[in-house]
Amino acid sequence: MSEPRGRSTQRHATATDVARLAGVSQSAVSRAFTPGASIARETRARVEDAARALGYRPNAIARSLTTRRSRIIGVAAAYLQNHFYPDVLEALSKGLQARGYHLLLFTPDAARDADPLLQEVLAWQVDALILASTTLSSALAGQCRAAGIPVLLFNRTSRHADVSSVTGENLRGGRLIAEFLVAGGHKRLAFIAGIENSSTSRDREAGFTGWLAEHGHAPPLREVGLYDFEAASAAARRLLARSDRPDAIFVANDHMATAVSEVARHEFGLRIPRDLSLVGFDDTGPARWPSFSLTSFAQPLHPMVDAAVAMVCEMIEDPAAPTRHQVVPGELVVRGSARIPPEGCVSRGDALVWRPVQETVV
Amino acid sequence: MSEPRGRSTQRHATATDVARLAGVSQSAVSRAFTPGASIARETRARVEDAARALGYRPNAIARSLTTRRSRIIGVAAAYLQNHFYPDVLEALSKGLQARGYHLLLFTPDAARDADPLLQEVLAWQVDALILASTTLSSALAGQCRAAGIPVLLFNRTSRHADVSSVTGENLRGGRLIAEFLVAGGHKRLAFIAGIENSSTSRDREAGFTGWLAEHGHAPPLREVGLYDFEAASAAARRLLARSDRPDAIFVANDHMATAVSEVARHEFGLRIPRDLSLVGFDDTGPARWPSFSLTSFAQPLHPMVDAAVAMVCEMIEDPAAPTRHQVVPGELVVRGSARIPPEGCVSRGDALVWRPVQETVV
DNA sequence: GCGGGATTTGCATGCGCATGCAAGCCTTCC
DNA sequence: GGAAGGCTTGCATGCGCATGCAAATCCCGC
Repeated sequence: MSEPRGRSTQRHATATDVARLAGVSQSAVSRAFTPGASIARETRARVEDAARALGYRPNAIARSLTTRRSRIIGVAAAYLQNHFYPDVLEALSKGLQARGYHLLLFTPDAARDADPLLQEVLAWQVDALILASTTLSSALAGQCRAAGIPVLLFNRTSRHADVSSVTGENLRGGRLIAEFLVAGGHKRLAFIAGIENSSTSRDREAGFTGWLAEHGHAPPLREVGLYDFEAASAAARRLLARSDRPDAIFVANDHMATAVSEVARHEFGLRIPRDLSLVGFDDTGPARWPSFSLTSFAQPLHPMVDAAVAMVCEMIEDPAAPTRHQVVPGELVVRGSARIPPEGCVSRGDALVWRPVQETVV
Repeated sequence: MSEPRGRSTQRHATATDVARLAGVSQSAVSRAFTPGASIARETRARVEDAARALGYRPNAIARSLTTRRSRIIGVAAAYLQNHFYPDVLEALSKGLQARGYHLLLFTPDAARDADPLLQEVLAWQVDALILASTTLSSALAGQCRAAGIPVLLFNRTSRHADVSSVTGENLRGGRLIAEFLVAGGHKRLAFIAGIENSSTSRDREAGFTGWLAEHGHAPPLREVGLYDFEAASAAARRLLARSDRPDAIFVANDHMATAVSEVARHEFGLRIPRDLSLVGFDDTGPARWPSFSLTSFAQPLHPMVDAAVAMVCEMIEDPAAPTRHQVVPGELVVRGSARIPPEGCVSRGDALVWRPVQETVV
């Protein structure tokens, strides 16, 4: 190879080495690598040559120490089994990479408390924290605020603390789904919740049951699926084994909805949507495949991620900015997993969506 | 809240602040947070009290600067749509978190060159680099070696450079699948490749076609699916539209195999496995769901990740260690997507696996 | 009661870089 | 020709922590 050096840890070249070779001061080297710094064109070229010759790259750690900005953003993501989150992660990573940030990933155990892990991430002086599928303890929120670290909840909100968030239209989605299922003539509705104390599940449920109550319908049956494939399967079994089996189930996300679909068809021999209507939430991954063809309220990935990236960057610029709760609009994408009401669906682009007559803004 | 401080960037407490409050030197504070350092029990307690009072946490960036170990591991992962990788990512993250490392994630564009991004990650003085779905340019491999940074390829190997790797049994898997399909009486085989220059796809194909050739069978039809859902769908359409439609397809991974399954059943109205047998690779995610019930060569996630974690840690300990190519054994899990040969399958645990009579070790 | 070893502590320094400041240089204009 | 002003440059310093070394303290046995 072209690297005939000694066997192991070759000391990395430092700015001082480059300076020596280029015949300039270390400051000049620093300036050569700092966009906008005051340096003559010719000097910069000389430094760049020397840097290339030595294979020099500025040490991001040392730089962070002096600039006090790490350009690292801590991201917590759990439930990567749910296809929504890998997509989010990839989009977030690309969006932030494009702006010169990198992601320090951590994956809290669903079971265990995330706080100790978060602490480790804070030790890295992250410029911001994005929590994609974890709730934030109010203690930690306080710490972050005290330390001036912006925190953004993605697809979650927190009632404890005053923390910014980006979410889809959970409440409205739940309402629309109720309306849609009732319009489809279903009589025995059921809801499968995600994790009880997650804001997404609560809001979706609140929208769903709220609309039903307001319109004089019986409250739906209810089971808990914990946003987990197996748990959702079990929840489906309980529901479908009942003598008063529901004729429509709203499942709090698509990941669980696929599980329910599998159980309904392959264990109970039901036909969808003839025997059972199914509606999910997220409109992501396998839900779109023909095998599932899931009717689902869409959480538009890229708008949500773009919003998150923009908000995080703003918050880093101005840590004193007020908290914001951005809600990214979505729509109920109608496919084949639920009976389609005789009217009320309109085609938008290549998809069919549920278009309520007139809804009150929530 | 309990943090009545001023509005924004509260300067973080430093070791010196803690030292002052605790009435000791800054070194003592440092030692209190360094496991194994020489410090009296009582002093440590005093420091810890002061630290707690000030909300002090050692600054990981400053620590890294002096220790020259960042305890950060760069991880490149693309193709997160393929369910295998989120699972890998989560397991890797947990495994390394448990050992005190954190992951700096970066997501190279499949299209674009990963090198510039890798450079940025190297600037972070990562202790090691794990490439989960990206190939490494030999230039970069040289740089890493020169810098003494261990590199581990996960589910890839590289012919260019002498870089350690962890993979499944790609070659053997391909051979077993050939044998399995032939034993099932199939006559017109096809292979759908992933990305042409990825070692996984090449090895799987080499095993497949190698076995066929050795046993006097015609070479399979061949299409390319680029490890992409849409591209694999298109490849399937091309294959299935032929007048000499294949009666069995080996698809280079499960992600693509689900696409093929969808196309075959929902666009061509084929019944699986009666009209078409399908075998995938990875044994992950939706492949196991009843809707797909994919026969697939398993790449055991946790053994692979555990091996990767162990290898990375070793390499960090001893950068001069020789490169290793660890191959984690798997097995062909037999489900319903391919015709089952009259004999040769044995049940292992709750699964059925293909048990070749006697194979030569490859 | 005292010396010697073990333990604990503080001092000083450096990790690699960014940056305020002042000195140096060149251009320009009267 | 000289001075003012703009552009570059180097010097010195500090970011927050770890650590070698020497000083200080403690404990123990004789």
